[in-house]
Amino acid sequence: MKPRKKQPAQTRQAILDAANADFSIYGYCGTGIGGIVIRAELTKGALFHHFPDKRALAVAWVDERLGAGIEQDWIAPLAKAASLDALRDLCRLRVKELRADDVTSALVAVAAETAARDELLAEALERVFETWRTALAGFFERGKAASWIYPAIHPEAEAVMFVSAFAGLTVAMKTSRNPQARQIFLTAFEGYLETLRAQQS
Amino acid sequence: MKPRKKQPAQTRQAILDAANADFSIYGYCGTGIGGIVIRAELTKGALFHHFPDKRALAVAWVDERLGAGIEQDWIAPLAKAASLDALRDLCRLRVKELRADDVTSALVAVAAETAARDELLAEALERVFETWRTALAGFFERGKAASWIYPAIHPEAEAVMFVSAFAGLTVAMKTSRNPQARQIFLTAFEGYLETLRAQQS
DNA sequence: TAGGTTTCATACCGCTTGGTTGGTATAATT
DNA sequence: AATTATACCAACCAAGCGGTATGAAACCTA
Repeated sequence: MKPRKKQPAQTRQAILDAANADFSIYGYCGTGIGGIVIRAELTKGALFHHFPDKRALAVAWVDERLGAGIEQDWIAPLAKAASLDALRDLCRLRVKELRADDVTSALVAVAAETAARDELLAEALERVFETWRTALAGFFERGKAASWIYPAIHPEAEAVMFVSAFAGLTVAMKTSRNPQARQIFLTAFEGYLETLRAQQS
Repeated sequence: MKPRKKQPAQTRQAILDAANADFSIYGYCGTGIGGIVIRAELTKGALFHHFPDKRALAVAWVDERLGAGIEQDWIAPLAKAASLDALRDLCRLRVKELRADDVTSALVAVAAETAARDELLAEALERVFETWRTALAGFFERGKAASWIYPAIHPEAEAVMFVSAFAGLTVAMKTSRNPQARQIFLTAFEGYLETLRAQQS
């Protein structure tokens, strides 16, 4: 059997690639179908063949790209991390690599923009947030068991707090015109992380 | 001097009222001029007489409404607060009253959406964030001096952390479909606040 | 009360938006 | 080999967008 000129899945991925670039930077409303198909070097016909409408494309993007991004950026590293220092190093890396089109930043930005009015999108975004929180809660749980996390913390609540804080950090850092913002925000966040450390006795 | 039928400032305020409602819920891109003038029961002629373009309207909204809202919701109460319990009560109130069109929520949502590409808007938003942080830093400073805040904290850094955390909280809470989300997020946040408390000796 | 300015409404403009239509080339099926 | 289904393109569409041009009341000044 001769190979196709193009696997249909390839086109779909190309659309999601282009959508990822635009949604991440310009948000849901700020992104146009026209821009996506130009970036993907395709046409609207192709796009609407793979996705019924813009919203469905956005949901697919959240599920497949944002979900995978959080998995790669947070969940996989967390699974390997076995100390508070490892979490701190991960946070440093994530802050260091934080860009306008970063997955974490995109997740927060689109959530802030659409959650209030688009139920489907909100549910998809919530799934991503939830996996992120679950991974963190597991990490904190392990830390409690191994005594490198302050024993009085509640893993689920702390995961909620961590995600909120980091999400807010990405937003607040974006508005800041201060070139040292990155360091300032990171320092503030590391101060919070230290409150999770098990006391040396 | 007989009063006018309408004070010109009244119309301006009516436009800002309508803009506030739409920007808060739908964000910058998601809000149309047409919707604003309908809500304000006015016309585009009136709007473009008072504001040169949509961006200028948004900047005025950030400066005059979001700024005033943060002043009223956070800065004024913080000025009167003289204990960590007072801050905790304020946070409880803010979380309790958190709605889709809340000022804090709107500030975060528009910041997340536009900060990356609109310099003017980002600067206006940053001014609001900065006043919020400054008020918090002052509060922490006072708490250190009066010994009801953990003495080792750095007020400015802690203000950064607090604002980030609360901002992220408003976003993450919006996506959550859990009816208990409000309580869960509040509990998590209160856990953080307790880390700021001066140790009883 | 005349003249000029401010404040708005009406009507319109070009452009972009999300989405559709009809058709075609290719692949899978029979 | 004929037929059907898939994958895609080019052209098009109504609606909505941000913004403008024009004009008319209402107001202030003299």
